[in-house]
Amino acid sequence: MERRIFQNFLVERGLKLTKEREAVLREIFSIHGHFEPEHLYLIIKGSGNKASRASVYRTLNLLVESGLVERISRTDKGSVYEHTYGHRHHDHMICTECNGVIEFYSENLEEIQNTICSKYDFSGKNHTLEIRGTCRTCIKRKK
Amino acid sequence: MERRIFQNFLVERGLKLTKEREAVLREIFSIHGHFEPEHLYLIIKGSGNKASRASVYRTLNLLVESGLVERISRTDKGSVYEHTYGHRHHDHMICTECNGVIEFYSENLEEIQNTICSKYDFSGKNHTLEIRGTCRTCIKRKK
DNA sequence: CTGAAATTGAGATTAAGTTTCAATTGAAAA
DNA sequence: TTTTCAATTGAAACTTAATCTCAATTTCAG
Ligand SMILES: [Mn+2]
Ligand SMILES: [Mn+2]
Ligand SMILES: [Zn+2]
Ligand SMILES: [Zn+2]
Repeated sequence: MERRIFQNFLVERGLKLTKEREAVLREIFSIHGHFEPEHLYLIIKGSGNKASRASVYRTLNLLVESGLVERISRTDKGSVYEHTYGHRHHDHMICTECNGVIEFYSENLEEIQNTICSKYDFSGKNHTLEIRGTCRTCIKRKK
Repeated sequence: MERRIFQNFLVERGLKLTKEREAVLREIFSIHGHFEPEHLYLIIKGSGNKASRASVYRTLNLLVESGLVERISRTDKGSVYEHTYGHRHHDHMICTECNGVIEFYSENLEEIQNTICSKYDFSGKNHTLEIRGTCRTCIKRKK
């Protein structure tokens, strides 16, 4: 299904669904969870397929534009992505002790954001909420 | 006041409040709104004071650690900062058409976040909420 | 087929941010 | 004041994620 969507997206822009782009798409949707571009590149290299680092980055940008994938954070060590198609939207809590990530969703939160957008006549397309702090496990460990 | 706070922060870590660090601190708190490191460096260079690019970056990191300043976003073209001391916490809506920024605050939003943190036994220290979309002006212009 | 347009990959390039290190400064102690 | 030593500075080198270049290759509509 994501293949179909990407296909349509590409055709609309006069682009082609090449072997390399397919390989990137397939690997991304076989990964459970978050990933970094370099990691993705190595996985693809390890599998039977192929796609250069340049193609991986280029395809990643296209996938973000198509809405199938999101860049959920940028650190000094690079970006982190996840595929969004097939997943319910969610936000992240990040433990600054262990770098663990907790995903969460709150209908309430989403509604309030809509209210805020209306208030400012702002047409919100998407958002990122990142809560940084200490996770349960790390709190216990430090005690 | 922010000078005093920074001073204390530095002393606690066995660091010194030098002329360069003072210059950076002063300029940051004289800027109304968001700024980028390079811009800050040029302003300082332009004023009577001095501080190398390296010192600007180093001081910026210290200020973030001290809690007086926050890095509110990282784009492919670098980071954006703002001083938080003396300002009420707020979040941002960013127009992807004109790159304009709308600041907003919602008590409701903050409360819900606290609730979510409790639910996961997560000790939240700070957060960043960025809503991307199209602002009022750009919506009109496009019609 | 054919040909125009898109794509690829290896390597060069970019640029924000960090690190290096010799020279300088700050300030506590003598 | 003078001593002393850790902290600081700046210029330039370095790091590295991400983008760009461009000749060679692939795609696909006609
Ligand atoms: Mn996630
Ligand atoms: Mn702001
Ligand atoms: Zn943790
Ligand atoms: Zn706008």
